[in-house]
Amino acid sequence: MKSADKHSKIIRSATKVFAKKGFFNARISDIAKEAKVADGTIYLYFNNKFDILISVFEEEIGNLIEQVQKLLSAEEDPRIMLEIFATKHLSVMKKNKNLAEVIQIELRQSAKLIKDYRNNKFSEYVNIISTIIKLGQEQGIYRSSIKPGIAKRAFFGALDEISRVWTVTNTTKYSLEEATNQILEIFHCGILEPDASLQ
Amino acid sequence: MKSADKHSKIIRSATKVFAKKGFFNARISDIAKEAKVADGTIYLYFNNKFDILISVFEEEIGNLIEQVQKLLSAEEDPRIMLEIFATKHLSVMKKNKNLAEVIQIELRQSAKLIKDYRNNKFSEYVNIISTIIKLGQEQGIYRSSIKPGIAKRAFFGALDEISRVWTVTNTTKYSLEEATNQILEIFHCGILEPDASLQ
Amino acid sequence: MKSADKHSKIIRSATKVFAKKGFFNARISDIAKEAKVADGTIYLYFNNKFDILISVFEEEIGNLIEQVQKLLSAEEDPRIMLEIFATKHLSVMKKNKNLAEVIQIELRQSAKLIKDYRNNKFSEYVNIISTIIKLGQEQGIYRSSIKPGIAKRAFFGALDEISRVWTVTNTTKYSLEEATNQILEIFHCGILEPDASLQ
Amino acid sequence: MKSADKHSKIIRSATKVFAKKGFFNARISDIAKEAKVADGTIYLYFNNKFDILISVFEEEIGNLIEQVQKLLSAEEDPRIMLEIFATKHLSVMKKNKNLAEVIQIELRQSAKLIKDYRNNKFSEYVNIISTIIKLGQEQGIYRSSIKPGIAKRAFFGALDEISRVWTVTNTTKYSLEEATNQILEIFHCGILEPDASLQ
DNA sequence: AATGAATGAGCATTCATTCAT
DNA sequence: TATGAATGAATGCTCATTCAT
Repeated sequence: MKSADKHSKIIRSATKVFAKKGFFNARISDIAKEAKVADGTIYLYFNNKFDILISVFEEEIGNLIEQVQKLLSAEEDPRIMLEIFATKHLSVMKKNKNLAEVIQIELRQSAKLIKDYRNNKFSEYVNIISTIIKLGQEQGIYRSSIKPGIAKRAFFGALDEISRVWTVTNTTKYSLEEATNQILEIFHCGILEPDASLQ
Repeated sequence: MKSADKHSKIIRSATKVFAKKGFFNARISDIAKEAKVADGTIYLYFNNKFDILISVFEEEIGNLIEQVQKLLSAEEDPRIMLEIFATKHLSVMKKNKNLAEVIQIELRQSAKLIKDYRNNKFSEYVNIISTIIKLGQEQGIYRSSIKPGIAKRAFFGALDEISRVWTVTNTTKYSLEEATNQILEIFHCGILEPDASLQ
Repeated sequence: MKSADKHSKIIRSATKVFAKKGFFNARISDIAKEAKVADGTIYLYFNNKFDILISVFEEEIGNLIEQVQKLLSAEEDPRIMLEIFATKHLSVMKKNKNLAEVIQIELRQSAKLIKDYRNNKFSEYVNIISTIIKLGQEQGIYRSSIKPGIAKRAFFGALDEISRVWTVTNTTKYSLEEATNQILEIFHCGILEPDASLQ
Repeated sequence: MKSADKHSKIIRSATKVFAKKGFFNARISDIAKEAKVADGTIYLYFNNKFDILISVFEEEIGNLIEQVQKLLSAEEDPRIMLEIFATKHLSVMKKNKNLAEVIQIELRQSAKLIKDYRNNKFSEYVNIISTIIKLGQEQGIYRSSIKPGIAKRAFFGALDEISRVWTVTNTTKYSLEEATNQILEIFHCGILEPDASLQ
């Protein structure tokens, strides 16, 4: 019986190794050693190195989607939902640096690495944002002139770039709350000084 | 001068090849063939494969900075400057897909690829945004509560994610102008409906 | 007995798999699947992969020897005995392509594959030919100038090459009878035109 | 300039190594070491391991054909031509044991090893025999009832089996001349005692 | 006896880099 | 300067064999 245990143990080890070395510099033997199994055992659970990477995406992002959806299900106000999304995303990326690196770096190459791999889980995740924005538009809270398809990318891109710097520099110039608040302030209110009478 | 010619010819060829295949799948012989020189000739101009990648970054982003700075030098209104930056960035990324891919994908890995490589040119480029925001704050146009260091990442991240989708999907669901306008509307005015009396 | 059953079931499966893929490309798991047993079960009956191959030889050629000897036992005329041998050999090789391939191809490598393996059963089989020839010489039917040791190889080599082409090409340009008759005509009468007055 | 020298040096080394270990047990590094080149150098001259084997066949059998054709070109009597063929074949196989083994063993597997490889050179070589037989039939020397297509296989098979035993046993029970004479006697005159009045 | 998950040694092939010309 | 043939270290993956159950 191939155990589900071992499967996810390998996934977790692979996430760690991919994060540390990057997909191309990661060796199957590194992952095997990290997971404390033999090299060959990896191939009882995965077809090849690419398959491991895809599985990492699917499983880790799948978990993330599940968690976020659960948090959002209790909420109705899109402003708070957006806050929840931002807080959850940034906190997970801050806590799980390995996952953060894999998403920020390896996921980006995945299309080039793996022919015909359409990253559906990832799309699903980002689409949570546009769903929230559409909801806000229906409720009259968000401007109807905003295109959810563009805004979702802008919002995700902003979060992604913030968290990317955390993984790269290892320094935390700004706290999690500060970053979340700033992003929400920008997206909700813009950066223009509302009262200022400009020249 | 002959030498400088060949140097930049190799850089251009490398940009093309890295964009098409990614750094790891790019072969020195691919670059050499593209540049119409012998494999060994590459090593008269660069120390190794990593060195070529770094040079691609430095040269291509250096050009970009130069162009953007030139456009901005005639302008004083930070709102228009931000528009110029967004328009220039997106139009270059749309026109020069090779450069776009290299910046979006390979640049991200560079820290992992190359020990001790701090991407100064790239920081310099993104810092143009925070400089504009600070200028706006000094002029009382932008809120003082906005942290330029966070806002620059949010703004760049938004642009980057928009242009990333262009390179990945090869489809242009939204036009350049539309994307630029939406990004500016979001960053300047936010996404909240200002007049709506919310429950 | 259960055990013997499974033993020969594995032998038969191995013959099939070796014929189809060749010894080196045959996988233990292929043989196990064909025999409908677990991989590990194979090792309860055989020491290793080579041992399976040797057993295939011994068992299959053993059967062949038994059958041929039985057919020959009723006969006394060496000319008819040679005909029986040729007919039997070619018909078995034609019917049982798996066995044919294993004998023609894998058996040839066996000496190189398996140190110290002397293929006694095979020698025994080919020696049937020389025994018939000696008998013919004793009876004055065959020339005494013919060396049985050489003639047996010539006769077997001729049959082997004929049947080899059947397995390789899958076409039957010549029928079984035609081939048998020609071989016997050549060996018995030679290819010279007896009456022709040559220049 | 990739030298033709190195190409044939690798061919010769490969012949040696394939003969000694067999195709599957031969390592690329064995061939490289034998040829005194680096492993990678092999791949400047050949596409893969199979390609080396095919090249060995083509080159070595090509040489053989050339030599045999040259010897035969001066001759018109098919009986002598057949003798020349037999003598040449057996003497080459006796002298060049490596080539002999490769032809007798590896060539046999080639169809199974290499998809779509039709061994044209080998066919060409064996067809020399049928050409001689047809010539003899036209001259009225050989029986018209003999099918050259079958006789060529019988003749080649006989020679092949004789020489195979030389390579396997390393003993020379029969001399080259004796073997040649016996084969020719069998094929020309058959093995029947012509004068004997049989019961 | 039977199973099949786990093992880990083993190898073809690639490709960045060198260096004789 | 320029070439490109030669190098050889490095690694994903396979599969015969083992052994706990």
